[in-house]
Amino acid sequence: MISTTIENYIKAIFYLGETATNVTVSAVAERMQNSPASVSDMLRRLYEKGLIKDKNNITLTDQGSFLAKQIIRKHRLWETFLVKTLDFKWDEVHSIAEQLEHVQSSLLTERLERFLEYPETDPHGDPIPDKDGNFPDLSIIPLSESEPGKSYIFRSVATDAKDFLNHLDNKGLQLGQRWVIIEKEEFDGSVKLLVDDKNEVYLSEKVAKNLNICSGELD
Amino acid sequence: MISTTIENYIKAIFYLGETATNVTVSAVAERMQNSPASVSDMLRRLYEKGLIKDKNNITLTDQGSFLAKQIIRKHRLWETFLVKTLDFKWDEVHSIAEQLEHVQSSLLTERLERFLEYPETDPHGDPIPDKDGNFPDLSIIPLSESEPGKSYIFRSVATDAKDFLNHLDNKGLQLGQRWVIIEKEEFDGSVKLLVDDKNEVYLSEKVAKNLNICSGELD
DNA sequence: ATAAAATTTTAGACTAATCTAAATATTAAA
DNA sequence: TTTAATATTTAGATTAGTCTAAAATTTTAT
Repeated sequence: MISTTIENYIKAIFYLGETATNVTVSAVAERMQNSPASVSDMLRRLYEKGLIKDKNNITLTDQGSFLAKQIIRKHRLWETFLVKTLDFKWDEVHSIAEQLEHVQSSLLTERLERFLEYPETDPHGDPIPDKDGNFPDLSIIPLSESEPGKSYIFRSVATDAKDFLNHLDNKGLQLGQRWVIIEKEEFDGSVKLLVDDKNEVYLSEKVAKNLNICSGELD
Repeated sequence: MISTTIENYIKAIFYLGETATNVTVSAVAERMQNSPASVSDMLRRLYEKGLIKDKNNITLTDQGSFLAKQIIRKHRLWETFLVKTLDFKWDEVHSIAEQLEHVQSSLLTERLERFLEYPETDPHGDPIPDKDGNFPDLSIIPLSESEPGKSYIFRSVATDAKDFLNHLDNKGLQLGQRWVIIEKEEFDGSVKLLVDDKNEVYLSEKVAKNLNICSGELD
């Protein structure tokens, strides 16, 4: 009934809705790599299917939002499987999970979740919604809002872009590490960290804004 | 480049080619649950893509055959995963594997195969081709060609039909069992077995033709 | 060997998803 | 507040995959 194409639109609208106050046709077009004309046309169909509330204010209905969360749930569970079970690296899994997220079988999703022992986050540290669409509360903040002298755990990244993840790998940064903030530069927002009590790492504000942390020591 | 639809046609032609001497438009239509008109049209496209040799004699090219074996390989590896790792029953996995078989990533397939420890057969006992498309040699025969008094191992089923598998479950028949042929009835081809030295089971010729065995004791 | 039956192909139409180009509407600036 | 720039929608086409109905071909049987 609902095509892979529609699922991808719903996912894009959900993600855009998380950050932007109002989602626009051109933002969806940009994200989907489609023309605005195609998006405009598709929004009509999404509206007819009861997946968005309104044509002018692009907001998901409860049904649309639930669907989005199911797709995100599947994506993040498959990413976890690929990294934990099949030994993929965290920057290799995105495009495979984009395919696996469309496989339809709620039993499969539940069995996979059980096999992975009900993970709260995926390999990027992003929270995995449960089967009712509820996200676990991780209370994370961007590194750019950290306080000097305090200790944090590196929890997630705000973007999946391959070269960004690669940059982190090169700096030796990995999820779950303990980071102590050595200093923050006021005028350019750059941050200096002590990673796992060993290495000092210097990060620009641009990078710091895309790294999410939560306060506290390691588990 | 090659759609899921085309992959399904290629798979259907491969399977039909295994049993029938010449594959017909109507046989493909029957198997795909499409009209003969659609099939005829599609065959033109398959020919243009170099996947079948000829329009009149429906035979896969080397490229088409390799593609078919890759899809079958993925299908059978995923079925094995679903049963062995996620505890599905062997009659529940077919429709999920039909989706998973279209996921494109040779690295994924190889990692999955490694995780499953290079299985030779899927949960139905069907051989899994390696990454070059070579099937392992299992030297199996249909039960209908067995000899009275001899001992065999139940290796595979010739069809995935849900009600057929269910019928087998009801009779207590499972892959890997040791079957001793008690007697074969000449006039109707029916067979009486001793299963695992415990139960006597009576099977019609229709069923016996769809059960594959290989000679020998259990491993 | 010809008629009847079955099979296959062609013709024309439909849907989903896309495009470009043009028209329309909205937002921002002078 | 009227113009200019930007954003969105509509119109008309295209492609892949499907359909039904009709035409053409091939096979089978008398």
